[in-house]
Amino acid sequence: MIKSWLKEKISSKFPDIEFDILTPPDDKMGDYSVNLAFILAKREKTSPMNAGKNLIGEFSGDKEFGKKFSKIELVPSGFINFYLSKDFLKTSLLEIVKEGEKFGDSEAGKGIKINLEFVSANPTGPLTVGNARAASFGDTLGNIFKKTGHEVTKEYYVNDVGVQVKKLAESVRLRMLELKGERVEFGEDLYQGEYVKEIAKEFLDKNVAEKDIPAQAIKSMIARAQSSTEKMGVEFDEWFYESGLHKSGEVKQALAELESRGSVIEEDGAKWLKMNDGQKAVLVKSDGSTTYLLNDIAYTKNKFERGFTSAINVWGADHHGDVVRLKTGVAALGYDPDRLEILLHQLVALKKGGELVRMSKRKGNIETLDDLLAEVGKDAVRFFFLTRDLNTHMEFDIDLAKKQSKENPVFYIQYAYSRLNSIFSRISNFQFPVSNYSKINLNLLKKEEELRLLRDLVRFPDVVEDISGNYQV
RNA sequence: GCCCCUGUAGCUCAAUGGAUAGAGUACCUCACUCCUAACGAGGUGAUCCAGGUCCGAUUCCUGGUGGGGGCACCA
Repeated sequence: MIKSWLKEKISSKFPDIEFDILTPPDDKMGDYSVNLAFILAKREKTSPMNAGKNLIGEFSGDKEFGKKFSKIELVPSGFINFYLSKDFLKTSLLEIVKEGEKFGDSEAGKGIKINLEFVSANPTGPLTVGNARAASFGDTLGNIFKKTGHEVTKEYYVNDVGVQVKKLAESVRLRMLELKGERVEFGEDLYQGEYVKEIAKEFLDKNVAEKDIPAQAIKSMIARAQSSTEKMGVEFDEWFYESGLHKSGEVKQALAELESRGSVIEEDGAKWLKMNDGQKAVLVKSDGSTTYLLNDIAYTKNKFERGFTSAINVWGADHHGDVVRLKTGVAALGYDPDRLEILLHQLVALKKGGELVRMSKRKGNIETLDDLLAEVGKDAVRFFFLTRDLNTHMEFDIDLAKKQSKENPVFYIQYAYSRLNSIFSRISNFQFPVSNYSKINLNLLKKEEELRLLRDLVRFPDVVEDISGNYQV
């Protein structure tokens, strides 16, 4: 939080100037850096070094700066670097230990209510490796928001309405008949996976009546999704059912509102949303059924009506075409479309035995989240996804993730952790946390490595706060 | 044809418009046999191409080119 403190402090001295607080590329260049001199130089038509000279005088004389920094320096070509003092670093350690897990908490997001929706896979098949990426990202971003004082709800949207649900029910029904020994035509457009047979068997054992199959099948799929995400250490605050939006009339209401605002045109017996570029997108098909788009517009409206200041959706890149349509619909209802943020993650390719594995739902060789977890474990799964930007078209190398060697960064980290614990276990009378802080001799901390660790620790709250704004988990 | 993402070291990835483009791994050299050698020190090695904006471009803009994905009465 030193970063935001520094920003505020300098802003109060130069209220009308835009500048950045940067992290220098090297420890030798200090802990924080400001590019103020570059901006002033332009305004005053002088060189950055000249502009910087006056700033140094101003900063060095400041008592509050003196408490934290041992050195404030102007370097070519015009950066001003701030060096945290060793005393400050050492005493910070006491604070950090006292705060424990609360260290890094802030109120940066106070009063901001966020609906964070992720995974939201169709309940017609098992969660996939791609869903695992969304799960890792969404869960961690949610944790970050909690630390920064945002009020966040992690939500999973269940598409329990539509043709795909009917297909699932039909698939289960046919497999049940098959298990009873009947000959059935199992169409290619039905769900081929083994899980359908498992559910069919379960339903036969429980004597599920034919009319209950659709609802029970959804229930069963959701239970599977819940179990998979839990195995990954991900817990959702809310499982939101699309059917609720239909029952409450919210979908119809959203449509009526769009119509009254003049955003809907009727053509060929269907209703379309007017797009800004002159295009149109279907809201209600000519058979009277509503599209995914209209349902999603109603769903987003519902989120805002629940009091969320913003809605963040994590989607797979294959849905990128829907982004503009949904935003257009939300804007047509009178909401600021920027309150809806859609983060796209690129798709995941699996690498096994040095070769890319092509996944196909129909062939039934989808790599499921459960398989992945069973093979490599949740720590490795989460680590691999989080260490890559959402925009990378990543390859998940299963063999590498399982490898117990230093080539595998996850294993490396776990090994280091294990070594540390083994060192602690050799210390006699080792107590942690320490009960009496006054007995701690901070002067023992003087090695370069120790100070570097302290710097990283002190920066941690800054990192957390930055992520809550840029989502770079 | 149009839209989104992307091209950085042999490989997998970093770099909020900032400083000498960083890590890990692989590879090379050296050292090391009492806290786990799954170790230590050092080194080789990269921004797809061509323009442009800027004090400053891996980052922004334009054009090209390679790769992934999507294109609407489909979810």
